[in-house]
Amino acid sequence: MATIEDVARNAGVSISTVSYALSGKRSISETTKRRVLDAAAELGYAPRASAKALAANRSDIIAVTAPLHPDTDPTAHMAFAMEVTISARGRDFDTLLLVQDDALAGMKRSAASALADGTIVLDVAAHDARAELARTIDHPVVFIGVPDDTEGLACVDLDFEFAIRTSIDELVANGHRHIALIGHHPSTLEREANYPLRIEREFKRYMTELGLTPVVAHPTTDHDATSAVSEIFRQQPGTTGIVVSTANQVAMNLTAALNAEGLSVPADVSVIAAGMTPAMSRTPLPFDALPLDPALTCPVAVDILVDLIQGVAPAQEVTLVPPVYQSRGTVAPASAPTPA
Amino acid sequence: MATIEDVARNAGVSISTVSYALSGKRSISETTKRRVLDAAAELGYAPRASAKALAANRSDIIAVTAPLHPDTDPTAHMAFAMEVTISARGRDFDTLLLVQDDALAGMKRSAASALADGTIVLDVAAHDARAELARTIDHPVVFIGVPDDTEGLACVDLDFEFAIRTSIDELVANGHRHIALIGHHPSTLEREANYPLRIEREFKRYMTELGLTPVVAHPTTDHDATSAVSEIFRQQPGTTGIVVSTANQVAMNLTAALNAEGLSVPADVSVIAAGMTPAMSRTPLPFDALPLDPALTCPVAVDILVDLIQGVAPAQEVTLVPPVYQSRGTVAPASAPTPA
DNA sequence: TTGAAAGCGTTACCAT
DNA sequence: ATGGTAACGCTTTCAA
Repeated sequence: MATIEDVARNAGVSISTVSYALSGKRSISETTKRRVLDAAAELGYAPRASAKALAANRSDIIAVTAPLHPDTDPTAHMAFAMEVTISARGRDFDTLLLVQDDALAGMKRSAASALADGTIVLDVAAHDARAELARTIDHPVVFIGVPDDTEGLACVDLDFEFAIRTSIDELVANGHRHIALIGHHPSTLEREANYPLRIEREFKRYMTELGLTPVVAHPTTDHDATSAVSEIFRQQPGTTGIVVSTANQVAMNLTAALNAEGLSVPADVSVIAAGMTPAMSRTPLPFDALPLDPALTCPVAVDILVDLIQGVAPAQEVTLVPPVYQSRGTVAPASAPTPA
Repeated sequence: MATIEDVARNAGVSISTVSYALSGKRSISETTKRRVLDAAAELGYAPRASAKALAANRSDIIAVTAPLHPDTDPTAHMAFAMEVTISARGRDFDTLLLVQDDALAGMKRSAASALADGTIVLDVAAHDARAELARTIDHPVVFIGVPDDTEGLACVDLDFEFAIRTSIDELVANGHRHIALIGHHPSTLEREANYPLRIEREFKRYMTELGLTPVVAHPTTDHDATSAVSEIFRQQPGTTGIVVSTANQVAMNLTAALNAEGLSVPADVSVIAAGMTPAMSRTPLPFDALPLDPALTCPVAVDILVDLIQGVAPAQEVTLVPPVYQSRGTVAPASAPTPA
């Protein structure tokens, strides 16, 4: 392997000239620059990462921690890991993957040994041990997801409130006034970060603000929408609009559950999915959606992390990214004006 | 950050003693060892990864390249990346993720800069640029999947031939003699590594060896089993056993396609999935299966790579890992003895 | 059983 | 605009 010394000798210049010619950190005359670049190319020179990291005190690596416990959908988290990796490369960083039980220990380890310059935290839980850790170590960390206590943390998440409001607005604009929300299965609320709560809260608040009745139903299992659908129509028989923000499995059979009630989408009921994570697979949710797209949040998180690494403090603790409306034809005008 | 010098001073020993006490690479008296360990613990000392890597000429990082082009299922490849990461940690290596177009360039880069000590290649294509690259660089590489030309390469894959034979054996043991294979969509054969070919070849060979007629059908789309099913019964009306090894989407609606023909599983037809990759999601294929489980191949690949990194004599070119039979009740005895 | 010191290959400071 | 060189923090050889 060629070293910088080989390049220097070959180009007839000093080592520091080579370093500067390649990094561009100080001006070098065109002629010597050419000589250096040619010599480097000829020798197939690439700076040794470890030497560079030691001298510069920077590894140009960011760590990504994803616990991947049994009850979360690994495909979703890996989609984020992928997207972080792609964004990181755009900023000239490589990505170290820390999974499973190594998510916490690995974060400690990679920070303590300066293996990584910073860490992106995925699959954030309400009370996340990595939040505590992030506060105690001198190491930039950005959370994708918002834990209960964000004190001193940098977090990026979808603007779920915006997603909810936009969903309602869209339904209202189409003449719907009897609108219901299918939320998460109750057990999700305990472990997961606080977004399910934020969603329900905003749904109730905004519906009320609009003078509409907020109907909320929760599925009784984590894979079936039937119970939530009947609950909705028990509470509000004339429902014509549904905002769904729940487990993917539940949403996937929502259309079937509605059909079973003799209702079709969108002729009888309009449906919008808000703040749901599209699986990585090529079968996205079959609804109009304001999805939590990793391609939206990850670049933002990486940008903030890189700023942090470079000593730039983030503007705020929590950065919310607005979702983009995706139309798939499941919203139609309300057929008849429904009395309030 | 505490350095080795701090620990040495604190323990009242030399730097080299600290290094050896922590690495165990030479015998240290119990008492000094204790002093060193205590001092290290007290200072929260962790060796700086870059310094260690520079001095030892080893980063303890392995790279994982997964191209993730549009026509492959990313969930599957990310499942492998995860499993590689877990296996690597078991051998005290961290994992660098290289995705998308960076899969080839990144492999070059991480090898040239000694960022990683070795590379695991995922999603191997028949003619894979990374195979050429692996031969030209002085850097250990292990492929998970088998490209056309394995000359000088180390590859790990499922023993698809074994999977096929075992599937047939299982069906035959249950009295089935009219057995068909649903293979991959023709277009898959071009891009993908050679396993679809190996599967069909072995199916034909082994069926013939057993004196049975090998019936093979290919789906005409990459998401529907209907065409393959009708093709099978056109060729062999009395088919009672199906070995399926095709795109997951196709397999997922195989039961429905059979039902549409008035056939139920396993009453009328027994089904075994051979060499298919279960998605990471919690909805596995609903068939008896001999799956390509990442948890089977990845540890083997990592072991080989680590051996290669440590200079152990290179392994055989292709290592085949036998799948494990998973019963899900889709194989039943043939109801009536079917004449050959 | 332990210590001293020579690298490892960069970066970046101090000169010129 | 360029060069010399200390420093980064470790591993490992050579000595004792």
